[in-house]
Amino acid sequence: MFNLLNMSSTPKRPPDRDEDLTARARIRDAAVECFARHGFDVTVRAIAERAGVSPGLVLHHFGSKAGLRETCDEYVRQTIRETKTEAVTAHGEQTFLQQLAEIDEYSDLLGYVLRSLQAGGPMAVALFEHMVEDIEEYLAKGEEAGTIRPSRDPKARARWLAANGLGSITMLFTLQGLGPDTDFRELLRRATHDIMLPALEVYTEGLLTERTMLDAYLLYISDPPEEPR
Amino acid sequence: MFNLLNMSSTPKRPPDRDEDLTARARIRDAAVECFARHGFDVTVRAIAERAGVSPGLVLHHFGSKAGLRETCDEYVRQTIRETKTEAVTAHGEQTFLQQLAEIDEYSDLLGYVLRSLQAGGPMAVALFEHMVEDIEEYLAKGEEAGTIRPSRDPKARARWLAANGLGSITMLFTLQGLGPDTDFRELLRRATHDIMLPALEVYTEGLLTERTMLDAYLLYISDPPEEPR
DNA sequence: CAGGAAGCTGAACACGTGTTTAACCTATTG
DNA sequence: CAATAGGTTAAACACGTGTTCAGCTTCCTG
Repeated sequence: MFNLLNMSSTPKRPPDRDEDLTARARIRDAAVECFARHGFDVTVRAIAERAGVSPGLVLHHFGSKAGLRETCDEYVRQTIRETKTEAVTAHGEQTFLQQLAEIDEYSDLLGYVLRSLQAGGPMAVALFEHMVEDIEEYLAKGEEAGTIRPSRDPKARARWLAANGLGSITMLFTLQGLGPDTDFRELLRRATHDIMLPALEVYTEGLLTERTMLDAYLLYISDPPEEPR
Repeated sequence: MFNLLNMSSTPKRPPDRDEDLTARARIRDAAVECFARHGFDVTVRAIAERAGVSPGLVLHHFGSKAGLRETCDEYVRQTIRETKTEAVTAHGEQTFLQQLAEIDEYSDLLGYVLRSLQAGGPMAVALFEHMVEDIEEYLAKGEEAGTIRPSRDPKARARWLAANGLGSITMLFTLQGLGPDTDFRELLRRATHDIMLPALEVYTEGLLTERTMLDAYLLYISDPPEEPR
């Protein structure tokens, strides 16, 4: 949410896609694309057609549609992991979405991730928890460095920030009608742009001028109100 | 997000539900319940069974499943509107979810709303835009009263806060596995509880200690950085 | 070269879905 | 009372879906 500002980040080239992949890989890629573009209710036949194979072959390779979905999940997760670890270490949270968006070939992955976050399931949970950890670590370092204010409950704050970042993006994405020709990268760019100013404002200047609400709540949960250092 | 603190609000009794409603109304209610509990992919047959009628009657009254869905949308929207206008005026944003949650008979409506926000569509857009307006008005009043900090772009800030509030709740709700026996009210309570402290913290104390990021961004969008009043 | 395994296909199958239809019941009305 | 309209049902229909299956091709291997 913060260093979305590093517009000058260095996008990593994806591994050269061999144009004649094994059929299994071609089906997998077609599935990711179709899932991203049409949602998870897309037909097995549609995926097969996109991959240029027969519907039977899809099930032959992946057992079932659910199996194909699992494979896609694993593939996307793996790709994200690689992209993250290969990138420069200095990135905050949610940046993995940005990174996906910045690499043209990964635009389908971005769509897949957004749809996963919208639909829920194990992958959404994994992505969320991962992001919570990232933010927590990031904030802890910032706290040490003195750039981040300390919190009475750093874990809760990290979860809240993760839910805000992922949730607001997903919400804006959901509110937009999502068709087969949706440009996920453009959408993400627009969403982050809209969010940038108010987020920075509130995060640096705050929103409330008085401490009454916070103090009242701290009192309510029987935690004596204390001066912020 | 703020005056979630008014634990002592006065829930409005819903209009006495006549136990033998017209079949059309019974189907509508059953549909809302089923949509909330099983999602919008629930079967027409399941709805009919829940209402104690034949599947044919459902279509006879509503034309199609889509028509039934529209009727439910309209009904829920209407109920929310009434609940809001009937309630005390002093409520901030997102509270309409809270209000639904506090009235036992409306727990299905709460689930319906959450599922709508998750799935998107016209109703989600309407709810979101409505909430943006509420927040904007609420913040404007606060700004006048001196309790809310002014913003360089109040509209953008309202949208961001709405996306955060609705998005984070929806996200937490999505991450939870949502089964037929999900207790939406309990879920909402838990989510708001988890969110309360960090939200109040950040909203009153801020998150960043330095202005560098904000100033850099303001400079980036060629808006001369200025001192906050 | 022979043979078998793997890749691959197209058609068929089984099933769940929304929807339609013809008939039945009920009650209001002329 | 008869008739007509609307509520209501059960069964059937049409269709899209995931999946299966028998057979075809291809290519590696002994």
